[in-house]
Amino acid sequence: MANNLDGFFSALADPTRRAVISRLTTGPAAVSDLHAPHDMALPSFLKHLGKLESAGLIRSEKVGRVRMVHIEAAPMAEAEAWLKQQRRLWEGRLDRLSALAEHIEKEDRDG
Amino acid sequence: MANNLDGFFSALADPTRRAVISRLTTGPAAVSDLHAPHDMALPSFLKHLGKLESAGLIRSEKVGRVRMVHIEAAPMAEAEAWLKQQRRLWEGRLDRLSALAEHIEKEDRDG
DNA sequence: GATTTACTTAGCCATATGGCTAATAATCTT
DNA sequence: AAGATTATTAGCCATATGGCTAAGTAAATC
Repeated sequence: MANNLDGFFSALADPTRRAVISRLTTGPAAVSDLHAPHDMALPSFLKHLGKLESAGLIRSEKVGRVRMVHIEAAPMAEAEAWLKQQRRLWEGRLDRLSALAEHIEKEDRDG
Repeated sequence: MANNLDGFFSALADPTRRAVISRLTTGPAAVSDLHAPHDMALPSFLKHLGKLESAGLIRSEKVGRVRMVHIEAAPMAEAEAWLKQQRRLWEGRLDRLSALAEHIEKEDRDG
């Protein structure tokens, strides 16, 4: 179970690429459609798609002269899981600290 | 409500920095302690801390000649929320597709 | 079959990133 | 006060990143 968190996070560390992901949550689209809203030359935009694809966040197939792109869910879930776990650990520590604080408070109160 | 997702995600797009975050979920630590497990010169490591701090993921204060570092939760939650929402949208679409599929299936069955 | 459409490839450029060493500063410790 | 610790700053270097133009390929369309 290699973790591709490097690729996942760096792929999402760009507004153009996050916009593409957002767009793709509403359904697959052709490269030119994805490109349209972005004020950027097509080759530049293709690099972004390339990065998303090599991070495993999207996939694409060529249909005639058009390349259709769709989102891939699993990697998003993996990144989300990492964040969730870190937060859980952090909150767990807070809970223990808070329990400790209560314990100390109780000791102070009861002697 | 500016979103610092760029900074957040690119800060997490590095194993050294993710390791620091993981370590900090167990509690605050001095710079030299955080540095110890990493086979890297201290100035290089400091750049990583700097990036985490400017992304808002950690904070630090100097106590004597030691700098104590602790994690900051809110930004992690923000990044996690973004991922969660994208996944929710994506899954929502799948649900609608699946509902449509059922509808069509029903039509086929019932004429 | 010529033209348009939709990418694709090649290559250039500026800046950012992630590493290093060496020198400096500030604070303990002896 | 001297020395050891713990950063910090300055500056160098190689590679990665994100943008561009120009030229090429492959599939529709006229």
